[in-house]
Amino acid sequence: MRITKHPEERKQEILETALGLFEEKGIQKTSMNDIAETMGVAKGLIYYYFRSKEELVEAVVESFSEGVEKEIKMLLSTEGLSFHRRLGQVVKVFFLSIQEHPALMSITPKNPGLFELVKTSLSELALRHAKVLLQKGVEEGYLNLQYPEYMLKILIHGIADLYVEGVVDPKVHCTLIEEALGLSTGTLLKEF
Amino acid sequence: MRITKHPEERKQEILETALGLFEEKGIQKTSMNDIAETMGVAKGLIYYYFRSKEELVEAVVESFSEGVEKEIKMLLSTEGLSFHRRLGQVVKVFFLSIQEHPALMSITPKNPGLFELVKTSLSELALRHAKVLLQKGVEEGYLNLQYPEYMLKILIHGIADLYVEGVVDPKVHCTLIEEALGLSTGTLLKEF
Amino acid sequence: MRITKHPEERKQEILETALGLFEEKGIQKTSMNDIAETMGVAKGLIYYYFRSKEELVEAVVESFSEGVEKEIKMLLSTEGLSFHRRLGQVVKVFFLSIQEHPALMSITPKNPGLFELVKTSLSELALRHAKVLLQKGVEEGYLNLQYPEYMLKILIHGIADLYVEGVVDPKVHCTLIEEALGLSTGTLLKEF
Amino acid sequence: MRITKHPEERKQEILETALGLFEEKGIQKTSMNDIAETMGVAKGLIYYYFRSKEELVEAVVESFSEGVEKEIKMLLSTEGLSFHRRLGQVVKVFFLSIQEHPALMSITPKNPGLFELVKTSLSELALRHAKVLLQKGVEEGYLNLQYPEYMLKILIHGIADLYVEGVVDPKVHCTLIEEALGLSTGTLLKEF
DNA sequence: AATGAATGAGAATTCATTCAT
DNA sequence: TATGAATGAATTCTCATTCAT
Repeated sequence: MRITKHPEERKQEILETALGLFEEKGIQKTSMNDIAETMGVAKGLIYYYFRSKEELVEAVVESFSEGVEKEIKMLLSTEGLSFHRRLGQVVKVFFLSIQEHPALMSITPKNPGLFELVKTSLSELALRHAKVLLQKGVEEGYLNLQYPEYMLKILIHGIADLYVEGVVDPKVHCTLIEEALGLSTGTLLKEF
Repeated sequence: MRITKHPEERKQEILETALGLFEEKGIQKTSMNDIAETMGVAKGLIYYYFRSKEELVEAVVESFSEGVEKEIKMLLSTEGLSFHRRLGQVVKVFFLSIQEHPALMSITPKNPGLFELVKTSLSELALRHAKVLLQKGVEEGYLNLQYPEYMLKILIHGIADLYVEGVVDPKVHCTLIEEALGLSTGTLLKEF
Repeated sequence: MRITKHPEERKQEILETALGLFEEKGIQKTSMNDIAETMGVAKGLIYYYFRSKEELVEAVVESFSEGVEKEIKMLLSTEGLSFHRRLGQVVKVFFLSIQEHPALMSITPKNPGLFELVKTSLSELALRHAKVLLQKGVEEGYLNLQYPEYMLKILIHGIADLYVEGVVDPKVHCTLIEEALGLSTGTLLKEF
Repeated sequence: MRITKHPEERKQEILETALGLFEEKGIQKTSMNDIAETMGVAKGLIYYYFRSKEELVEAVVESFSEGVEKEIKMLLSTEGLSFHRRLGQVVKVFFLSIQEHPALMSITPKNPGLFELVKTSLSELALRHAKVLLQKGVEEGYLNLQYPEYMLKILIHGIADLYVEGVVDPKVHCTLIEEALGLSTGTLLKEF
C-alpha cells in the first residue's frame, strides 16, 4: 500500500518519528530501518528527504530548537515587562520544553548523544535571545556579572545536566538561578 | 614477534591507547581493531583483558577519574588551609586534568560520547570530595547557598561544557565560580 | 551486478543453498559467508531473510520436513488401501526422502548436527500422520503392540541411524520393521 | 599456585571435567578455556595431555564407553545364566549408565553432538559383546530374527532417542524390546 | 514520491592453539 | 609439568546507503 503525502508533511513525520526513537534508544542505536519501520514506510523514502543519517540528526535537533524558539519569540515580543518577569518567563519556556520530552533526558552510558546536541543547540538559542535581556539587566543594575553570557550558558548546561541526574523540581532550579545570578531570593520563583 | 608483559602494565597500556584514540576519533569510530593495531598487538589480546568494548569504555572512564581523584585526595589531605584556598585548589585540579586532555572535549555531532561520560564521573567524584568543604563554607558563612551540592554540580557540568565551546581561560572560570557562589571578586583567582 | 528476485524465490534459494552446504560440510563448518558466496550474493542479503544463522538452520530443517510431509499427505489421502499397503508406502516415502539427500547422513565426529535435527523433525511428522494408521492396525489385529507410537519412533530413529552406519538396503529395513512389528515375513517387502 | 599431579590422575580429571561441560553446554559451546577454568588450571596444560580439542572429544567418548564396557564385561563373565537373564542384565547396564548422566540426553537444536557420539560408541560396544549372546538366542530358538545385530542397533539407537524425548520408564523400554525381539511379554521385565 | 531487495564495508567477538617462561 | 599472555584467523552480525522498478 502506497500512501502519498505532501512533502512537508512527510518530512515532519520523519522528523517526529526520528526524535521519538532517538530519545528512546539513542541516536546510534536507532537505525534508518527502525525509523522507516516505525513509520510503516520504505527505507528508501527517508533518503528521499534526507541525504544521510547525519543530515537527519541535524534536522531533528534543529527542528526541536525551532519549536522552543517560536515560544521564546512570542514571549519576548510582549512589550513592557519587567526584567525579572521576562527572565522568569524565558527560564520557564526552557524547562517546559524539556519537560515535554522527558525521554530526551534519559542518557545512559550506552545511549549518549541526542541530549548533548539539543543542549548545545538550546544554549545557542538562549544566548541569541537573552543577550539583550541580560545586557539590560546589567545596565539596570539587577545583575552584577562580568560575563553574563557565559553565566547563562553555564546555567543552561548545568541545570540541564542536573535535570538528567534526577533533580527536576523547577523551584530548586529557580533558587539556583537566583543564587548564581545574585538575585534576591524569590525574585524568579514568584513568576512560576 | 611475541612480546609478553605484566598484566597490569599491559592493561594500563590498553587503557591509555584507548583513551588516546577515543579522544582523537570518538568512541564509536574507534574500533577494537584500531586499538590493537596502534598497540602493535593482536585484536584478541584486548578481549583477554576486557570482555567487550563496552567494558573497555567503562574502564577508560574509570581510570581517568581515578587519576583526578588521586590528585584531589593529595590536596585535601593537606591540613590547615583556608576555605578559599582549598576551594581554589580543587577547582584547579579539575581544570588541569581537563587541560591535559584537550581532545577529550572535542565533541562534534559525529563524535559524541567520551566527554559526557567523563563529565558525569568527574562530577560524582567532585561531590564526594567537596561535600565537606562546601558544608564548611556554608557553616562558616562564606557561602550563602540553599543547595550547595547542586550548585557545585551545575558549575562542574556548566563550565565543562563552556570549555568544550572554546572558553578555556581559567581566569574566566574562576570569576564565574566566584559570582555563582557569591564570593567576592578575586577570592579564588588569587590562588592560581 | 544487482539481481533482484521475488522474496519467496530468493528465500527458497537460500534454503536450498544452505541445505546443500550443510549436508556437504556440516552446519558448523558452513559459514554465512559460504552460503552468500555460493549464491553469488552479498552476505547481508541472507540476514535480510533470516535474522541469524540459528534461525536459518531451523528454517532449513523445517523446509526439509515440509517436503516430506507433502508427499505423505498425498499418499494418505488415497482412499481404500489396505493397512499393509499403506504402512509400506509410508515407510517408502521416508526412505526415498532420505535417499535423495545422502549427504544428510554423513555425520562424523567433526560434522554433527543437521541429521540429528532432521531426524527428530521427521519422527514427529511421522507420528502425526501414522497415529491413525497404527491405531487401525492395532484395532484390526494386525499389530499386537502396547506402545505402537513408541515403537514407531524407535524404528524411525533406529533405522535412520542404521542407515548412517551404512546399512542402506530397503529390503533389510523392511524385514526389520516386519520383525519389530510382529508382521509376517514379506508383508511389507512386497510393496516395494 | 602450581599443583602437580600424576599424569594419569590429571588426564582423568580433564576427561571428567570435559564430560561434565560437554553434557552441560554441548561440545561446541564448551571452549578449552571453560575446561581449564573449571579445573582451576592453565589452558596450556590441557594441550599437554591432548593434542587438540578433537582428540579430547574422542577421548571423552572413549572414556565414557570404557566405563560401560567394564560393567558389561563383569556381567558377561558370570557363567551359567539363562539367555533371558543375560539379555535383561545387558539392557539394564545400558540404561543405568545413561541414567547416571542425565545431562547427556539434553540435546537441543543448539546443543548437538556428544549424545550422538556416545550413542554410536555404545552401540558398537553393545554389538561387540552381544553378538555371541544374540547368536545363542537365535540358535536356541528364543529369537527368530534375520538380522539380530541390526535389530540390536535399532533398539539401542531408537530407545536412546526415545529416552531423549522424555520416555524414561525402564518398564516401557523392556516391553518395547520384548515386542521387537518377539519375546513373550514379561520375559525381560522380571529381571528388573 | 515511494518501494524494498540488494550491497558491501566494516564491526565486534570467539577460540583453538602456541610459546616463552 | 605447568603457566597464562599472546596470536590470528575465522565468523557472525550490523547498517548506512543504493538503485531498479
